Amino acid sequence: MLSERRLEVLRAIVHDYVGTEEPVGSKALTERHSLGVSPATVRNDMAALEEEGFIAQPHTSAGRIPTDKGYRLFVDKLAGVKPMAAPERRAIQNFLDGAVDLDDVVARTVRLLAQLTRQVAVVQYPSLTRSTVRHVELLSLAPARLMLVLITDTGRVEQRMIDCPAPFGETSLADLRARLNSRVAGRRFADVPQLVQDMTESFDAEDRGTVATVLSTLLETLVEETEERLMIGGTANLTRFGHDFPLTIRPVLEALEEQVVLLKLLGEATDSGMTVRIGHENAHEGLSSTSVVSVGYGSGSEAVAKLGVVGPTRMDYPGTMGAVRAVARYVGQILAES
Amino acid sequence: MLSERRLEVLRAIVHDYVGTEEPVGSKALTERHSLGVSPATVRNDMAALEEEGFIAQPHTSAGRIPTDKGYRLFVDKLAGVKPMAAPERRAIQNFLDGAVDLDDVVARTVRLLAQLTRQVAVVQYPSLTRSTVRHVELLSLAPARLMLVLITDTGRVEQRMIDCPAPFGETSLADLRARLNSRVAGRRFADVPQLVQDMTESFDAEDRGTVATVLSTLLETLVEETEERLMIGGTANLTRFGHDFPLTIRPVLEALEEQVVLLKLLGEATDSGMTVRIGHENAHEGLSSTSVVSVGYGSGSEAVAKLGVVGPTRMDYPGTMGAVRAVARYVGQILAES
DNA sequence: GGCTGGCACTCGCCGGTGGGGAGTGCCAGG
DNA sequence: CCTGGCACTCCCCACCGGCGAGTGCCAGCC
Repeated sequence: MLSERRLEVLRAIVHDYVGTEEPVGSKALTERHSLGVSPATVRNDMAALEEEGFIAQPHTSAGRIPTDKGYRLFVDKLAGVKPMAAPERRAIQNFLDGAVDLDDVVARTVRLLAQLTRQVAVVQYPSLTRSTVRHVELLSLAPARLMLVLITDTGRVEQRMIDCPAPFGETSLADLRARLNSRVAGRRFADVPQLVQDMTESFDAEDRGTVATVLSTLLETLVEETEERLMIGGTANLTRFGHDFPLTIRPVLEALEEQVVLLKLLGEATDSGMTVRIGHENAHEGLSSTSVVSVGYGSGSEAVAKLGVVGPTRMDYPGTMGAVRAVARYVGQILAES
Repeated sequence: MLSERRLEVLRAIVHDYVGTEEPVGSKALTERHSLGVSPATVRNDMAALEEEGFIAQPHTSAGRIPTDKGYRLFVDKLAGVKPMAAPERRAIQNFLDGAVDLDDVVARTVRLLAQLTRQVAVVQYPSLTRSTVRHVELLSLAPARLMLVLITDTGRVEQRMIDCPAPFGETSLADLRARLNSRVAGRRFADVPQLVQDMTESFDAEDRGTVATVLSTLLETLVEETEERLMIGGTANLTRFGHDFPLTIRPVLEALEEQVVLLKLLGEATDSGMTVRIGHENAHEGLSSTSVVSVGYGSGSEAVAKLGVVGPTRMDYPGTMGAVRAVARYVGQILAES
């Protein structure tokens, strides 16, 4: 087991390395932190920490840098979440309050997170399956062509074009629209499949084909792949790191462009509470030298989606976690209001 | 005036430099292109081209690279637009045909353009002001709270929350909805302000406040800033260039994050036909070593928005222009269908 | 037993140096 | 006006050696 002081040494190493981006040596450590022991003692502690795999040396006769395992210990045991200062909290609220619709909320959130953390921000749109149906609209564009519009309580709006197998009259349309809404409005999206299951039967034979098409289109919107959307921002912050980063930045940018990868990444995080994935803990190879801090957000107690940041493993964890948590909280509030 | 051969030399320099990313010398030029003259002659031509500002040397005793002015001449006089090959055109169409809604069309277009050109792609959403109103929907969320949903012929859907000054009954709502639609449906967005100008008056006194609020919200959606949206992608392609690029890539990423900058950039381009802005021709400083190739697209003959790519000035202009034009054409078709 | 100062050693970083090569400008001749 | 020849310029790169930060180990001390 690691002694109290050795943990303190690890904390100091993480702190200094995050600040300077340079391997930290025993002498510098004792100068910057009052550990109450000499460099020689710290050297022994460092040797022990290295033995256990918490820190490593880039080369012999260089200082130490934390390993993924070291950061993990730091995050789990040594670091708290640094709460945001009051003026910053006010700034967040003011900025988000100006949003005009959901796209705007998400866009502003991304900008905000990126700016606060100086890292890459990722914000998922509220999941349809975890939202409630506010309204279903059906519009006739042409005799045999409809547009389906879904509106959720979280402000999301989805639209689909529908080609009907047969012309569909205006009265039938109004009828279908009314019946659909009376069944699903105010209900959870996840429940929609059961709620509309037997709807087709109650229509005239000539309209059944169209009704069935509409219903299947409705259900298709819930398919995983199209259901989840997200927005990212702050990629310029990637350039703040590593002088060597042509090699570093590229796979990260590539991973960020793959929405599928990001969705999986966020999906892996626990549903409630904050999740921190460090370096190789991320399944995706391009992200093996980055950490992902994510948390769910929602209008009520339940999370409707997630947001987070992607940054170098060498990041300010307490500060980042504080910012992510604070932003998630305010976004939740904004959504509840709208 | 530049002789025919000197133009040919410039073309060869651009061609080789784009391919190799290295300054090109007289000897290498004569070896790779059959100019029919000796290196010494080419040297004279190069000196003349340099005198006129079309090419430059990074250092004395190095090869030449084209200047912005050189690329300009190349694009205007020496290069055509390279049409896409048939299989590629089919691939474009197939890929775009799978889109399920406007967001999807735009997202797919961005991916496609980025992949085809191996550069950063920018796609603007169809402008509201240049679209036609398909439908206006008003939903009651609470006694004094409405949701306004606008649907355009280009598939764009905008929503706004409205807090009414007074409760608004269901019959009044249906009335307003019907009257609004009969006035604006099928009309151009740009004309909406006049079309609804005097609508308030025809309502009962108690409802006028709410009607006015609804109308002003409707008009606000047409304000420039929120009216235009865009999506970018392919930023990972930036890493393909310049070994020196921590300095190069950063301002570009920063510029790309500023939607305002990009919108202005696209806005400056001519409305019809393809626009190429080379290096310093771009007003924004961060983009002074990039070129922007953009073109309008639309469902009919008129452009409803623009799309394009951002890449290093040292890019394959004919190929890029071909890809941009082809994609714009197909996107227009897709929009016309929906 | 744990902490400390001392010491020899390692190794990356940095600035200086020198040869090689690609490219140039100029000139005289065809 | 084109061409071959020639002297010159500089960038690139590989090599080298000193410096310094940092380490591991050891003997001594509390």
